[in-house]
Amino acid sequence: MNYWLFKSEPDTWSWDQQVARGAAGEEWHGVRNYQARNNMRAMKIGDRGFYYHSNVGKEIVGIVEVSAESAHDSTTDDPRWDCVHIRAVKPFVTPVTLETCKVQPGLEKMVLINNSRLSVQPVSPEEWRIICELGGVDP
DNA sequence: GCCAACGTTGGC
DNA sequence: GCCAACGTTGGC
Repeated sequence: MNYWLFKSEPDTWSWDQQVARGAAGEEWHGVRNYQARNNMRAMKIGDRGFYYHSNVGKEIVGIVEVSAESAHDSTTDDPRWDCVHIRAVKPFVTPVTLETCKVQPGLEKMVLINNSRLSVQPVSPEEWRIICELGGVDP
């Protein structure tokens, strides 16, 4: 099992909208960045990820799960781009802000902090544990 | 709204 | 294959 982080601007697609999709999940379309795409290609069904609200909120608000492995992105004809499907698993009791992550020991190497522009990124098991604890949920 | 950081595009 | 120009992301 690997861990990831998915970014979305809540004005475009929010956690609540993701939750509304239920167990069926939602195609994580729109990624046009090779690194982010490659991360999605490395995902397996059942892998977990954090759901981060960029721009508005700037906080991790919940946990999602990969519900379909990477396949062609239906929003483009360009064969280069594909994406996974994800579904909401559970919300954080306490959202974990970017600000908190920046000062939290153990999170110094987080991609979220060091490469703020990558929209789909890996999370280490240790980072996963720390952030779940801060969020008030079981890892 | 600004702008730094970064990725992509395309001319040469 | 280099690199200047341009576009986008996302924190502030």
